[in-house]
Amino acid sequence: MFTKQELKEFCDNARLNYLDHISIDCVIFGFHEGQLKVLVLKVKGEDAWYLPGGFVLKKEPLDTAANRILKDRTGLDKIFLQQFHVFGDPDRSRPHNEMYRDLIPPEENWFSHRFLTIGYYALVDFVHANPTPDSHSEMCAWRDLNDLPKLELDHGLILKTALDTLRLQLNYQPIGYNLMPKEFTMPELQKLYETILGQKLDRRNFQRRMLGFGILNRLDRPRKGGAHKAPYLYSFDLKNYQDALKEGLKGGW
Amino acid sequence: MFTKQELKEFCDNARLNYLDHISIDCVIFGFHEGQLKVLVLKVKGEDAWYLPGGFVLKKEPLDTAANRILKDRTGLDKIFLQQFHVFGDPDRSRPHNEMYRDLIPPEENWFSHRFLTIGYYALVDFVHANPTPDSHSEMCAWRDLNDLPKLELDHGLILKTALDTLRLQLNYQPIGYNLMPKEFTMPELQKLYETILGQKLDRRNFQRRMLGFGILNRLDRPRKGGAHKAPYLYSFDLKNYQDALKEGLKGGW
DNA sequence: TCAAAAGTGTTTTGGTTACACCCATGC
DNA sequence: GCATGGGTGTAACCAAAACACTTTTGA
Repeated sequence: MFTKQELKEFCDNARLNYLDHISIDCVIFGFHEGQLKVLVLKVKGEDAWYLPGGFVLKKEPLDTAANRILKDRTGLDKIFLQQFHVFGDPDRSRPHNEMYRDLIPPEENWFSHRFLTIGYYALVDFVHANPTPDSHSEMCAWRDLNDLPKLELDHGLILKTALDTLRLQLNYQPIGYNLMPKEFTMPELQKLYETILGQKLDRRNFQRRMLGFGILNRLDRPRKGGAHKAPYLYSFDLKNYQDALKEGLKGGW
Repeated sequence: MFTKQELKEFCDNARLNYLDHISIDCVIFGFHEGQLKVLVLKVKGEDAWYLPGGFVLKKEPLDTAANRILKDRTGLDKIFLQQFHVFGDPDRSRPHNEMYRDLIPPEENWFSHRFLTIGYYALVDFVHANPTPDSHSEMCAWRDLNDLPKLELDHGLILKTALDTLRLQLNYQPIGYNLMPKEFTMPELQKLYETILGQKLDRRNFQRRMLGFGILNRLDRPRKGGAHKAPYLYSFDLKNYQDALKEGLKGGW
């Protein structure tokens, strides 16, 4: 993965610029052709897959670091991105801790210690994202949630936790703005919800409920071209959407 | 706060045993006499108040560290304790970073760097907790949520975030087991909910709802001694309570 | 005997679920 | 013209909200 020389340079550079022992890993969700996708990276020359991740600059806020990582991997900016959990099992990074054991002494090796990683998840526009590998990856690609490669370290757990969080989120926050194109039809939006939840929803009730939130604008044009009756196009009412993000959509008690 | 000698020893010891740049802060909630309480510490000889906190041993899981801190400050163990957010603003620990600037050189000073802190919150039994100060505090005490001293650093924000999380939690998880005594009356439990939520609830609807969860056992004895009609005593049905913790109490969609 | 607290049941209502019919389009 | 997908309305149902009366107890 690294030659000795490359590793030395990387470690020296990292020690200088980044917070020790801390990483950020991002679960980046996209939606395309009725499927929920996750962005994953493949290491050069190995059959090893990871979530996009990175480190935190010494004077950088955590959210800024996560945004930087997201932007580096997708070209996208200013989108829904949220911290959801810290993963800190003492053994979680053991494979990495030992990876370069024989190449350079541990006190010079940036990877020789236990790492904590802060999990972020993001919802992004599949079409406008431009998956870009990082320096030690040969590939950055969307993978279907049902067709994921085995992920290294605890990245499988991180992904699962992100998905659970997203499903919970559905109950009290609007989602979709960053996952859907500017204009979309109600059945398309429904498909997104069904995919995230992994279950079918009633067409009519879904529509009523969504419209009830008041976060959608109906455009008075149908989607042309498809077979069958042309569905209306909608867009999000950004102002109300933002309000709903803050206020929550419903709220027990 | 520290003499030079004490500080040196502390730093050497800390560097040896703990993860750098990481702390844990705990928002420990208790409930007593109809008031929600939070455990806070007062620094020796200063009017400076903090949340209970500590560091993570090099090979210690995060949850274990949080439990250890909780046990050190309260004597309590195995209670509800949950990570809820990481606070990582680059300036959040600045006052501490600079505190000993002139006492020992920064490379020896454990506090000279930016710290990330992982926020945990706990719900504990007020009566059985035994507040115990740590080595640089002169006092560890319950303070009423409405009568809090100003907290140092971002501990005010940490507390507020914990409280928001707790209020959200009420909607989909049972709480109370760790906050209430073994036996309690329905009005007492209701008072807990009202206090956390900061609003009055209807007596009858509250009772119906609580009983509907199936997590309470009515003991066929009333609470004696008080004026007026004697209320029934209840206890939690621990098995069902645990199930409800896992399953959730209700759940949109 | 009366005020204050606690137990219980009923009505109302609003939201969710379930379901049926009509409309538009391409083949 | 018919199969398919999309739009809309309504009845049934359930859970939450609102609300009133009775019981117990100490002062």
